[in-house]
Amino acid sequence: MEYNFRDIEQRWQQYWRDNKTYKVKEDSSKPKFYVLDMFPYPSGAGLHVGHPLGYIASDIYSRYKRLQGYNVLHPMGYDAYGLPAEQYAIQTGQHPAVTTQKNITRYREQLDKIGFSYDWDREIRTCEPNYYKWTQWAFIQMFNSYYNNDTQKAESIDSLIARFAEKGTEGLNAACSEELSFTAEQWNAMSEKEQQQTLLNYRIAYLGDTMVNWCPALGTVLANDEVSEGVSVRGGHPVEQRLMRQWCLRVSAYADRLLKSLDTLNWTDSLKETQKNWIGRSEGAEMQFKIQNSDIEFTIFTTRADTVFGVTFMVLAPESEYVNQVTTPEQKEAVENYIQSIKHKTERERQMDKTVSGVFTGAYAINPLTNQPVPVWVSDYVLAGYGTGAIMAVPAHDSRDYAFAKHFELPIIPLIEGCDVSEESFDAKEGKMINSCGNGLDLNGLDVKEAIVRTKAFIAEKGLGRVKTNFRLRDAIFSRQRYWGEPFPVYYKDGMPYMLKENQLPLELPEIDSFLPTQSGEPPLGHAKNWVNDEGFPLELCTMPGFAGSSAYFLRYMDPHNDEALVSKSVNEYWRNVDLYIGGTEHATGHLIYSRFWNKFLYDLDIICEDEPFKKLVNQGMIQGRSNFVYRIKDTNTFVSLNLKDQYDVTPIHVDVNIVSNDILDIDAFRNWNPEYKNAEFILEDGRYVCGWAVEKMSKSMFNVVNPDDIVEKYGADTLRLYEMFLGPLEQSKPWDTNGIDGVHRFLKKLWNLFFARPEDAIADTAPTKEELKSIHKLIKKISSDIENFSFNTSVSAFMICVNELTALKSKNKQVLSDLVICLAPFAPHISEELWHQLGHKTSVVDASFPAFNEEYLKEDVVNYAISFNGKVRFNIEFAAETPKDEIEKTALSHELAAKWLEGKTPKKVIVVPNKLVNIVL
RNA sequence: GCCCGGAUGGUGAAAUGGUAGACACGCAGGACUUAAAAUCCUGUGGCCAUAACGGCUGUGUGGGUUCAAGUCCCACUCCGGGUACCA
Repeated sequence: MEYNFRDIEQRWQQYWRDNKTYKVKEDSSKPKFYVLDMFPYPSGAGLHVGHPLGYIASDIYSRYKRLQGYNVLHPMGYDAYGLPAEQYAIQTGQHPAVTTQKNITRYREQLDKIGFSYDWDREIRTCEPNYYKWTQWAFIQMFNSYYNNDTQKAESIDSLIARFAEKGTEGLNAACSEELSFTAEQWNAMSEKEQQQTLLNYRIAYLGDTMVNWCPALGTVLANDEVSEGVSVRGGHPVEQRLMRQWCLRVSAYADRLLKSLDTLNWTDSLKETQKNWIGRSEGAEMQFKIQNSDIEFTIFTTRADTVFGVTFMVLAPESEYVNQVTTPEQKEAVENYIQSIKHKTERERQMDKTVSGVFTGAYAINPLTNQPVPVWVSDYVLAGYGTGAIMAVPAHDSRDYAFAKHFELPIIPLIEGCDVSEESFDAKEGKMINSCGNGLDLNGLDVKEAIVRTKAFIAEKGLGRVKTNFRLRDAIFSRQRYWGEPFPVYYKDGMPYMLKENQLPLELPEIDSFLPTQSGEPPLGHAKNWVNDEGFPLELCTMPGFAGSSAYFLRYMDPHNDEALVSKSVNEYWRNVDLYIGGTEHATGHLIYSRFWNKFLYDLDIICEDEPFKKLVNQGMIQGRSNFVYRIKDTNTFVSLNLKDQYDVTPIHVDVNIVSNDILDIDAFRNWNPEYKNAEFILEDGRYVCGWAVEKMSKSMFNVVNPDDIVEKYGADTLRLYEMFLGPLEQSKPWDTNGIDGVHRFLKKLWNLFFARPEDAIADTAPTKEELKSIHKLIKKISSDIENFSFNTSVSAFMICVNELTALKSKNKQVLSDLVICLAPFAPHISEELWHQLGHKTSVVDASFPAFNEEYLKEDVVNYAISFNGKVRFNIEFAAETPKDEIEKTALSHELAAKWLEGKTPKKVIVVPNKLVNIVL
């Protein structure tokens, strides 16, 4: 009997569909387990072999958990809104909804072939009204909430309004865009519009002025990615920094909680570190500096309050509102020229650029501790978005300030005893303070850390500033000047935003006839007819960004068809949150911050019962492409094999990896691949054409995209699944290379032969032998620990070893083979299901129980010890298990081979590591 | 620039501080076959040596800790990801 994977896989996939094998319902009699994949954006290129890597891993885990008796939720859906579909629409006129639907259909076909255990009845698509209704709904909740710093949670904006009416801002401790101060009388005297404007300062979803990359020619805002050296990547049009009123989410209000609860998560340390750095908590102080001969005062933030005596200049970000206020008439032109010169640079380009640049404003600020004037400069190394957009510069103890001071020949005053600042700054927070006395504060002789504490206390006491904790984390800009995204449930009255009523949701995305911005530079929705609410007020023209739909999708899978709520309370209390989340590290700071924020917000409103969405998170590595090359001799149609190419003047040309096998070119396929090569000639080596190769990004243009369908077609889904795991550790990035796939496929054939070779021996339902038990229990132990450690590559090796051993033992034992099949079922479900039934079992292997491991079967009678001299292994000795240490030492030293290495010396030391080795130190 | 990873044979890789290269691919030789495919067996890090035993060396580079380092520490090189509007 042959291993016919096509027949087996189709048959069992049909069986699973017919029997709804993977359908899940809430079941309080079983413990729950929620395994989630980061859902894909359905791109036009289709699924490539990189996508299933994480999906296979999570599928193995889900199936394993089910074998252990858990009720496993394992859903899949599509992140269906996005820029590529819109770009494609602009180019081809095809509606994004049409191409998206087409791509989803293709993705689904591809996913189905791999044999995943998804409950497809729970599928979601972010672009469907019944899904994005809840994205819009959540946005309305955010608009109607503010963040109370005293209770550390989001609360109703109505309670804030009531508070304002009663006592104004007195005693208010709320997250806000700027600190405001007004009385109840002032509040009550405000017009509706003024009140609404004031409330935006507190709402969690608010309209704010933010800096964006504006491209006037394209009439749109661009991502940093889409801008290079001041011009748009697409079209090469100039791009400038521009202030724009956009929807924002007050993510920064949650900064402290996002940071603190990282400790409760089972994520890798590096990922937590990345999030910590992204949130960027720093404790410091805000201080006011007065401008000399003026009423103007500006605020700076510093973490080094101890260095105020070393301030020799101040620096403002080019976008700082203080720039215009403080610049003197004489310097106005220079400052404007400078700002103009850096206006085209993106934030990232600015940070990467090491060259020092800046301009003097003509103004001087008074150092509040020395009363000395220091010049105020403008430079792009200070970012408007962080802190207050203004800094006090202490060149002696900050490397960026130091570079600036050296460049512009500004003074450098050392403040720490013994530090040498002639070549570089002394940034470390250690040492004894010097040169630091004045205005009633004396830091001299104090340790840096003490000095920081002392200074903070001093400035707070004297009213020079206040102690402040700053975060690098910024509020999320939530508007996109695009079409293919969720419409905002917002209309404008008298220039102020108002929310639609919940019963008016979903606000569906309207049809438009052009996906480009309007003539007047409005977003594409400006083309929509009757884009007004039922009272005739205009609706918002922007749409929501990609992360809107992906921030709470894990909740919707719990209760995907609920029309009354995002998720019902009881269902949410059963599934709670995601136990295992698998996806790429590229989401470390975007998606994983936004969805944690979104989740915490919903938790504050008591809509869900867990404040963190993803308990455990595993990052799968990226699968890169492995490109193949042929070498054409210049100006000919002759191609020379890899190892002969150096004898000619050749041009390497990318060749489709699908017509290359183990780096050997299929010459006929190559001739048919492109008419240009129809009459190609070849210079072969050993009768074959060997291709060159390189690791590159997997993309159409490199001809290195491998579709999982092709692998399934050729080897079957089980081989694909095993091979993707066999490639290497899940978390590691690696190039896709089919060179090893035959080995995995051969393994499945060997397994098959274990059952069907030697037909004269029937499957025996008898007691297994000692050797059989040892082999299978070694496997059971290895597989369970591997799955729990996400070490799936070593599992595949373990299966190979076990099957090799059982083949050598000629085992046909029913009990042993049944255990083997259950272990393999999470990895290769189709062949396992087939063999399971061949063993005479009547129900699906999916519903079996994972075999229990018994240590007894693994006990060894003899142990092989390595005998080493000065750490180098010289020979081996076998000892009976449990041989005492001193006897091992004695035997090793008196062994006939030992004399050669002892050279007559007496060992200084002998180390015996039980069950491992002996090291004799000479 | 900044933050987070990674580097081990011809290739993918394995290795709680304890015999580096398990398991595979590829390659070489052999068996079966009219032949090929498939399958099976043997060998396979490098260098030296050999009739045979064997010896030296080796985990990106340079240092260090340790009886013992691929693994821990310090400094570097190269590669990948992120860097807030790609998803």
